[in-house]
Amino acid sequence: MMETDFIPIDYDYFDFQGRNYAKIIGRNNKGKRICIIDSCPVYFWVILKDNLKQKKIKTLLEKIKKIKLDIKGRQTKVENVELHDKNYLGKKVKALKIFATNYKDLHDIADKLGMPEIEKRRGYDLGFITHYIIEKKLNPLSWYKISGEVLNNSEEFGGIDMNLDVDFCIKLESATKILKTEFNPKILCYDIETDDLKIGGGEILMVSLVSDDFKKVITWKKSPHTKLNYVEYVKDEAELLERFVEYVRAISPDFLVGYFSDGFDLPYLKARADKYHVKLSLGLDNSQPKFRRGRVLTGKINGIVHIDLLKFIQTAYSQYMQSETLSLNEVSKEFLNDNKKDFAIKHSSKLDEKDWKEYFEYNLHDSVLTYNLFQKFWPDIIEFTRIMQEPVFDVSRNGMSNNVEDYIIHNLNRFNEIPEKHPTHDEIGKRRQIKKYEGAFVFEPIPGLYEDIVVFDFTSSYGSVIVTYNLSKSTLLQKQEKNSHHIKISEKDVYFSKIPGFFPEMLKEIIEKRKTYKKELKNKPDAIKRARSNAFKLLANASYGYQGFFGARYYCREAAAATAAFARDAIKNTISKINKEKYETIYSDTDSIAFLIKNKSKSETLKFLKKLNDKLPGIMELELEGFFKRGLWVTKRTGSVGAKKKYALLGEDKRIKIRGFETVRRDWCKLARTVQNKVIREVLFSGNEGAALEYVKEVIKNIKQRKINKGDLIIKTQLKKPLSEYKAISPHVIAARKMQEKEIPISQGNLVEYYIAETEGKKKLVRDKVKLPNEKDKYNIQYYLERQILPAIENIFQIFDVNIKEIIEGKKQTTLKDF
DNA sequence: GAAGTGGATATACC
DNA sequence: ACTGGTATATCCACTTC
Repeated sequence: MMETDFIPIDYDYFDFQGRNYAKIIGRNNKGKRICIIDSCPVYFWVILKDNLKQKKIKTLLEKIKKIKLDIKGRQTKVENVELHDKNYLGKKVKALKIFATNYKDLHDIADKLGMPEIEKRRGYDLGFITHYIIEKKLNPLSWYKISGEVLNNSEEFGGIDMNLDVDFCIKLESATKILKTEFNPKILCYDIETDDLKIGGGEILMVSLVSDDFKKVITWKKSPHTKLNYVEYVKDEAELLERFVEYVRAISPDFLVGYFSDGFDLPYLKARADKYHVKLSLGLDNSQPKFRRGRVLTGKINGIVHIDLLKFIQTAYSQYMQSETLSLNEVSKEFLNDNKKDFAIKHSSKLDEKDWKEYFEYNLHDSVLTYNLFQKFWPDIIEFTRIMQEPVFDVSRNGMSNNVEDYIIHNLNRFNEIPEKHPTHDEIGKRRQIKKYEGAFVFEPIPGLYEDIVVFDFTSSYGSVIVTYNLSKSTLLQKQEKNSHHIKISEKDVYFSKIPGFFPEMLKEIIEKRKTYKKELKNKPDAIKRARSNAFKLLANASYGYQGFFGARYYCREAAAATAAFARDAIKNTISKINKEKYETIYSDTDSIAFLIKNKSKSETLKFLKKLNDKLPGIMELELEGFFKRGLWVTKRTGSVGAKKKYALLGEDKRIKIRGFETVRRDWCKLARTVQNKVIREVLFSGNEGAALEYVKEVIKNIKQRKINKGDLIIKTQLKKPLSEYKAISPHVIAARKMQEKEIPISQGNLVEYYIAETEGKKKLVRDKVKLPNEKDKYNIQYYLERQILPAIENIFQIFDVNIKEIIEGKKQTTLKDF
């Protein structure tokens, strides 16, 4: 017997004598690596039809108990059946808990249960690991005091411990959660460099490895005069792969971390290893990485958690980021104030001695950046994992719909709720065909420059609507009941029960937790509290989208549509109250309202806010976003009506908030963006257009005199699909084609860069003037004046009756005909 | 072949 | 396919005369 602390990190399972066993790799408090083997009862649920007689249930129960199956060479049987009172989608039901030998057989057993007494079969599609975590409450990345029998080269479980590179293998007897939270995992970051970006398409020139006090670049590209202490030379590419495996095994990290490594580094290493018949035995059981095809690849290593940091950052942080791409370079700049080493990658055949040295440094630094980013995001990764209660391998890759669903699945037991099944492929197809429902309300602003503006917004708007009106799949009523919530969705009446459903209840907890942690964070900030607060915020925000998401177990279009409808009512109602109070609403989008304070004072306005709040139903709450000195709204390019989702505000702290304008759009050239930004700032600070106009005239002059750097004229557009799938051949498609011709790697998801050149001849289309940044040509003066600068600033000056078009044309040296 | 319009596409807001 | 709908803007593709 052995007792120790234990933190579960990586989850796997295996079958032994027909039963499932969880195989969980983790550490103890002394840093020893431990594998625990454990089993749990395996079962699913059968929901019985209403009003079945006790005797009939008994007969059915006995009948089911006798079921035996021999499938796929595996003998399995129903081991026990129990009758329970459960909840299922808002209904109290009688349900049979059907225990079986093997989790993988649950589906087949369920298929045998087509009896007329049975209404539904549920809970066989969670996956064994999820089922195990729910059953045994052995949550990922939480500390436990465990005890069990040490397996030492034991024949038990077919000698599973013999080939496992761990300090102890324990057959678990008991596990109790303990208070300890701190965990500093051993991490190893890696990055490869190749000549060809196609997976396995070229040689791996080098691989860098970075851990605590460990920095290494392994290469087989000899460069005898370069003496860098971290560079290790090996004979050839095959030996590089072997050495890589040796280092990973020697360092034996908890996490092997890369950046875009699911889609590049790991599959590349595997492909090259296959080519040379080198075993990439990275797993603690000596297994090779396994890849799963999804929308993108994922690479799994047994016992060591492979993390692709890019994926985690995408779900947990991209919505707050300033970076225009999620490239390692930009993300490092934003979060680490560091960047990739400056090195223009060339084909290895064209590298000289100095280049190689820089290449090694570059390669090493990529792993250093990944290492530092991991440290930065570790609090978020651990909090996400603890909250969703799924293995960190999955949580670090999941999108927010998955996170919402994981949270729900792992909290159902508190509501005595039987899990809903995952929609079938057909069902998903049907859901996707249903047309959109009406969403948020957006107020059409009257263009102008306004002074003294107040902004109110609803806290967790959609979340608080869902909770307040109890909107979910399980609370949706088939027909009107007295004392229910009612709303119209495209002329159809929909009703929701007032008896709290588990989904709104869970969401209520999420919103409350978010509030608590936000407060705690404010009192005494630290990374863990920030991460926790953020995780609950994201969960709350994604819950609305989840109910409208076609892939959701708890999909409910009516609930999603009702959420938007109730929110529309709430905001419109508030707007009219604001206007009735002699304020003047100038803008509103979804959950926020901007209005003029007029002759009222701030304290009066805050009192008014309190009054509004007193009247709001349920947990709905309006809060002050801020007081603003000035605000700018412009017209749309076509017509004279005010543009929605486009405005700029000057705060009392002199901070400027710009939304929707070209300034914040990455598909406009830098020149247009900076010029517009400067114009907006000048106008907001001064309250008039004078200085901005002088500045613009200067810029126009500079453009005409060709004084603008080409770098400021580059337009960047993302290639959102494979090049061959484009129906409309727009400028960025032409640019991408040009890149392909020049064998510059370009693929879906990449940003394409180009500029518009003069180009001789009568060509009319913009795409005919596209040039790549390194193609020498004169920039097209007319294009940049009329298609970049003019659209960016025209509407702003229009507010002051200044016609920029005339200013551009008035001093123009070329005529319209030339364009 | 010019003018007008709708569709395709990218990106932002909340 | 991997949370939802609302909105702006550009440029191409196509129709029409």
